[in-house]
Amino acid sequence: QPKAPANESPDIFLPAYDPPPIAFCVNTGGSWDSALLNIVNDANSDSNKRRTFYSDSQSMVVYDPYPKSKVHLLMISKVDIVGPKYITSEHIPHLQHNHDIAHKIVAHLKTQFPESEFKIGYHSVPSMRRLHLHIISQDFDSPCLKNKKHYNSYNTLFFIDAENAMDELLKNGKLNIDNNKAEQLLKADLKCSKCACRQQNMPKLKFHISKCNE
DNA sequence: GTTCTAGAAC
DNA sequence: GTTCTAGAAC
Repeated sequence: QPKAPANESPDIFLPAYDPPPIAFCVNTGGSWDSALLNIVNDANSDSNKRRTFYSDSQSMVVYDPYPKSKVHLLMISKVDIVGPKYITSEHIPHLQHNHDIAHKIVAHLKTQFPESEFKIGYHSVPSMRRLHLHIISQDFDSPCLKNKKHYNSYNTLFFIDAENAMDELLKNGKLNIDNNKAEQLLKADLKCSKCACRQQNMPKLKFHISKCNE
């Protein structure tokens, strides 16, 4: 009977992707930028249990309450890290754990969504406190995807792929984040993620993507 | 992060 | 006149 290599983590149980109604996802109390903190600090409330996709001692994965694609999960660190700017080399094992779990989740999602491609990564300047990793399909077919900032935050270098984050962290001991550069990236011209053609505005982009994805 | 809406862009 | 963006929110 073959044994798994020692460095390979065991299989984990993952449910079908089945997001709860929006009402379950609305946060109460605190300011909006603390919404993710509220989730990890009250992980066992009924509404938070319902929106949890996966949980372990280091992190929890929840359905994004305003998904920007058909499939969109957030992996929230239980470790007290405000965001990418605050990651240090001390956090490398934690991030490796998260990235490993995220890849397993993507492999699992691909069985339910065989047509979908997925990305795993961080927003370089996130709006909400507490480090969170996006696991998102690449269709951008969602009524919650409304403006240029939404789209560009996943389709420019504002989005830091997990692998790239880890490479930079191993090399430099931190992520180099330029707030001004990040702000400019969000204002960049709209380009289709599939064919790279330019689109004049969001309605036109969304229409184009719906055709380009077929 | 979202909602709302004034006024820019068409 | 209508569509669309972008800034305030106490």
